[in-house]
Amino acid sequence: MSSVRQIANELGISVATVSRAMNQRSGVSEETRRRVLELAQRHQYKPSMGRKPTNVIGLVYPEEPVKSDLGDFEASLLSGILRGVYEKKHDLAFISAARDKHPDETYTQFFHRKGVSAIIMRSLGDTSLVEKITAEGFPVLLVADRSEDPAVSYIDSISHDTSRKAIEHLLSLGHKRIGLAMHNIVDTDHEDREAGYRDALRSAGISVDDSLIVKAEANTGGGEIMLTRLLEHQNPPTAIFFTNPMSTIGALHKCLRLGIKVPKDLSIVGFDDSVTRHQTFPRYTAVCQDAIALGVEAARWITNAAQSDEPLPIYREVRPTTFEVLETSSYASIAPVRIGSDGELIRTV
Amino acid sequence: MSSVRQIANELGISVATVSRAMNQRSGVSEETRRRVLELAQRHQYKPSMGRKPTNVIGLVYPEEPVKSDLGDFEASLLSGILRGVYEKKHDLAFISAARDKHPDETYTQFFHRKGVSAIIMRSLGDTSLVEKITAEGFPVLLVADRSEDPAVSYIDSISHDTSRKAIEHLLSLGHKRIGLAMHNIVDTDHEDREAGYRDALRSAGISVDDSLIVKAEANTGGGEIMLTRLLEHQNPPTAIFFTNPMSTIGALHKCLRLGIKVPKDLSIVGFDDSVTRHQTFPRYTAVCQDAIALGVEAARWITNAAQSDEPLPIYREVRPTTFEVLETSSYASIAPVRIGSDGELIRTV
DNA sequence: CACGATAGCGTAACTGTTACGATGTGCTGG
DNA sequence: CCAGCACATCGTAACAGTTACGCTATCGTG
Repeated sequence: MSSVRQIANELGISVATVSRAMNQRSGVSEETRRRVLELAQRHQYKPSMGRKPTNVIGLVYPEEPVKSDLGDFEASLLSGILRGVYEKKHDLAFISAARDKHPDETYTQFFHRKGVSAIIMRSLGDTSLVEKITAEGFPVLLVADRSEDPAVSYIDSISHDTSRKAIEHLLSLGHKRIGLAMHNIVDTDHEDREAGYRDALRSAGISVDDSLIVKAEANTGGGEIMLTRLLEHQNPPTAIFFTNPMSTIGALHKCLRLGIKVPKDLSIVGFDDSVTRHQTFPRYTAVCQDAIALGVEAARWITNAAQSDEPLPIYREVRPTTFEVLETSSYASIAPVRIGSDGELIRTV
Repeated sequence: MSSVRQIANELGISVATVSRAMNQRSGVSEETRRRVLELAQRHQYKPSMGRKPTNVIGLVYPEEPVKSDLGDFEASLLSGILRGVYEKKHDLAFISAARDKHPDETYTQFFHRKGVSAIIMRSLGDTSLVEKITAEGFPVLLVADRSEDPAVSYIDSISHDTSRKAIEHLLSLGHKRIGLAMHNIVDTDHEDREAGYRDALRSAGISVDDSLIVKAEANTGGGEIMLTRLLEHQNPPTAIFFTNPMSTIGALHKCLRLGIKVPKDLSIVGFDDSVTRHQTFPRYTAVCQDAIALGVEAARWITNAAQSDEPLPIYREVRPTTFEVLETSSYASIAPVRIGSDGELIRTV
């Protein structure tokens, strides 16, 4: 309905200028570029490249394209997305939002320029970008996070109830002092888990001791640090809930190294995105989300959204997590261990 | 140099028919389609879509797009590839070679149709596909494998010398019977490691006992199986070399479970693609390759190849691996452990 | 034999991009 | 003050590939 020539006519300029403005090429004044992009936005302009429709879904990370290494969750999620996308005969392209988007062009224009017809968006804590893109009307699905904005479609796991169940499981085993070891970057997932933790304690009539809540990076080093910090407490916990797989691994590792028997001396409940909980010693009790399934579902919806002509209704799916008891949770120790000032193990009596 | 209209003229047909034949659309006879595709191949036809050059690199897996889950190696490799590709202002798209390639079209035409200007190829054992694509003249780089075909460009890690060094390390600690636990899918990497193993033993005057070489899947389950099988041997090894990170983890896990002290009862040398060796208990001695760096280098070369007009010279880089001694290798046990017929631990005397 | 359905193909109109030239503006040296 | 040059900005026209529509031939079927 809107073509380069139509925009050119309407503005009284040539198609060449319009094309140059669209593609961030030189040879066009800032003034005309702004007018072109503005009108293109009003017309919901969408390049149709000959006529051929493109079948590519974009996968967008907000800031840094990828950090030093894809974590377990990202890898599993990606694996699921790929499966879902292939199933629908689409392809997947990584798009770096921060890298080469021109300030004047809208996100819609940017994605069209990149040749993707819809995107899956990963928000690492900050959902403002996905809200902006949604407002433009470009098909986008937020995955593994939620947004307050009622226009944003998302698919997420909810770990509130399951986290609560995990804490109740520990309470039923006699634990009174339960530590919480979290990621220092706050997204709705981690808020969920903290809320579940607090709710379970409150319902059991136990007041939350904030000195038992620690935060660090979501990797093995962070797990070790958090375990150490909690066990250096004068009145240490007899159980700890780690809200991230990598920190769970780090903590288990540290326990083996220090000679802390899990679960005899200390109970641990972790978090798992795939099957990591079966690959440690001991196999750890965990709140589990299926990152692969999350990716598959996300891909299925976004491919439908990409193919459909009119925008799909808002989609919001919150998938349940599961709680699996394995070998790291048992009765509360009557002689809790703690770590002394020079790193040695102390068994309180 | 060659356009749709030129091909149409040469064959005495219309451009519409040529376009239809190229894009696997209906309305053209098999006969003419074959003639069009054949001529396009002879002319090295390359669609230029307006004029705009595309800046997308394809990442191609041969058969199954991705298995159930990306392994540690794939995730690290991908992470590196993304970094390198972004650095060169390109994007990355996943392409499924098996899915929707028409039998008659060449791979070159297929990739052009997908809008990628060059590809990075992952061969899971079978290099015939990359050889075919190379023969067509399409820019392709094989990553993490090698090919006999002298025309194929590749980047790989070589683990022969380092594997040999690992075995020599074990020999120097007094080990005489050393097991080898391999992946059951044979690629050049695993051949490398086996060759290093054999060479080290031969040089030390020890004949290779084929009953000490076992194979299984490259996951934690496979590691457990291989460990069990080797320790059920009447004359069990005192050390084992695992050629894959996941199977190393599985074996370490199994040892903890069975009560086998590593390295006191059994020495283990593993393999690592990233930093996994630091995330186990004990931290394992390993032959290490840097999968991220491999990906970065691969992406740098292929982006250059994609931008250049004439084909680049054959590129072959073989990156060294490193050997890092951590905590799972020590002197040979004088009382080797083995597993009895009903799964119990036996300490030979 | 008339009729309809279908496969195969061409014409022409459409999409977006870019090489080349035209125009204007500002600056510089004489 | 003016010729001349450099540069920015933009239009013309030719190019790229795709597809809606219509034509023709063939095949079946009543």
